[in-house]
Amino acid sequence: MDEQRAVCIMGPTGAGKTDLALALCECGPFEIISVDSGMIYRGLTIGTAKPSPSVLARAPHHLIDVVDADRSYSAAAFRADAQALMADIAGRGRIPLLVGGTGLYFRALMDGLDVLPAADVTVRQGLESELAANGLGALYQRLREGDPATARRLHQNDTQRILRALEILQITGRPMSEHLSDSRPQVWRPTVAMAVAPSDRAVLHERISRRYHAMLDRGLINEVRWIRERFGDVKTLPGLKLVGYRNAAEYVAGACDWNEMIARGIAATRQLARRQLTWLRADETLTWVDSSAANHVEMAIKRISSALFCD
RNA sequence: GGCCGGGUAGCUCAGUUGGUAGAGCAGAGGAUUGAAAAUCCUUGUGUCGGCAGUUCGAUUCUGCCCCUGGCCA
Repeated sequence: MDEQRAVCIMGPTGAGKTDLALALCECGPFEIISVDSGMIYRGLTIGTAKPSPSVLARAPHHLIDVVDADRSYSAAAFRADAQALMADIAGRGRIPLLVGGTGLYFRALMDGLDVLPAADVTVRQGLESELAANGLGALYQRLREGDPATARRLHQNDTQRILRALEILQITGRPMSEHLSDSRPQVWRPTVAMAVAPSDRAVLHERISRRYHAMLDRGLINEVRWIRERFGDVKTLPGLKLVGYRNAAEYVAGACDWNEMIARGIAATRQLARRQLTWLRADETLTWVDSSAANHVEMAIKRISSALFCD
């Protein structure tokens, strides 16, 4: 069915996904759905390497600039939004092209999510203050008592997941592990799932470094200042956690000097790219494209169109 | 040119009262269920600047040389 036609292009930051996606849009009725946890946010533009207005005008883009930078988004929200968009796009006789580097979002879409409660600000604040008062050890101990299976699965230092598991326990009164065992996520596969990255890591590192300097030239620091003015203490913002902004915010606050900021910013981006590649390697069904090869765009387009139109 | 420091992992440095060495950062690999660009786990052999001497044994002590920082000329 037409409705099920879709293409995914995944890759680490700096791999060249955007170029490939735009070239593909010249060849067929595609609409791009961004799979990027940073580009979701309004106001985070330079640091997320968001496409320029002229690029956005060349092809339909979705899920860019959909929530304010002081609100939080989620994998579940992405899944729901992306599914609705895919149905809509397919309904208009066009083909969804999912492009991005957020592994969790791709997984949420393809492997599905169990039925779990959404995050709850009040519950989370309670857990946060308990964390500050008693330390993580106490919270982990509580998880061992209330949800031993999940406690065994999680590392005792993994603050974020321990808090989430306790949150689920508190909201529903049942352990996360039980919720997982009594729901079965719905699996979905796109027509083509492609991974794009340079085969040579040094090439990726070089691109990351160039991109970071380009962000500085385009006014990353001013963007951080603007975000601070608009939202106050950036520490509480989801956006502050983003790689390009963290180090820049430290610099703006006077916590490090210019060169340190650059070194840390680039290193943090390389680490991000490495983690993104880990998601991709874990999926054995992906078709890999080496974006350091000169003709990789044509090759990729050929493969995608033959899978899409010649079946 | 003289005096005093330094030269140890990709970087910044610690250390061995003589038995061939270890932290942080970087790098690499992995996990990933409503914050994910987050959160977390694993991972350290390097002519210890070079050459010679003393010694059973030198990265450690001695001498010379090379490089480098500071001060004095």
